[in-house]
Amino acid sequence: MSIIPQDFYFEDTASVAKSLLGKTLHIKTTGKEQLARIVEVEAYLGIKDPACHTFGGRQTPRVKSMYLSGGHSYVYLIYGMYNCLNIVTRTEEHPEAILIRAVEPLPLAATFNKSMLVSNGPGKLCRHYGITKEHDGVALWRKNSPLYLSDDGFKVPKSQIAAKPRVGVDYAGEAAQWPLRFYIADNKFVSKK
DNA sequence: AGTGAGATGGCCT
DNA sequence: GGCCATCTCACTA
Repeated sequence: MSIIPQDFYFEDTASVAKSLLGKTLHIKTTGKEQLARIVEVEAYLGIKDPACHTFGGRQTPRVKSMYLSGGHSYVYLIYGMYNCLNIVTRTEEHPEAILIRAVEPLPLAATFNKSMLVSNGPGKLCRHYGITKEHDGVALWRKNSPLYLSDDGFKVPKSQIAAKPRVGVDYAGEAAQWPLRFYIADNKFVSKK
């Protein structure tokens, strides 16, 4: 179980997104530390991506964290009631990020039942783990942060990584078709569609 | 199974 | 004022 260093997040965003699959998220928002494996993500490619909050270089209060260096969190409120957790990538000049769409709670139970589906969606996982704007702009490579990531050696074969269009970005024109949603094929905790 | 609408509020034009 | 990187429940059949 090794913590993921900040420079992991400096590479190109789609590559980092794929590499994040299988990594472990540590959540200490509610006192006790909880673990979850990342199983679904989406890449948002900054200034040139019409689906991204920083499209065209927008610099608004909400997206301030996206202009931090890679490895920080970006948490925002959507639809007035759900928070979404992102991981910022690259540098201050490239405000790009990766949305965490679904995680698998750890340790994995021996038998599966549907009541375990508390984190199969970006809003659901934040609600379940108590992730809010309070956790916006956090350093995800530091063990004393309320959120951080580690690698426990879990491997996801390339052949098991699905790449599909992103969810809920139909307004983005052609970019809505870009295959920037990545997930572990056949994983039970991936969000619907 | 599949569709549709409501909740609910910050953010942006 | 309109739009959301969503989720859930009610309704149809």
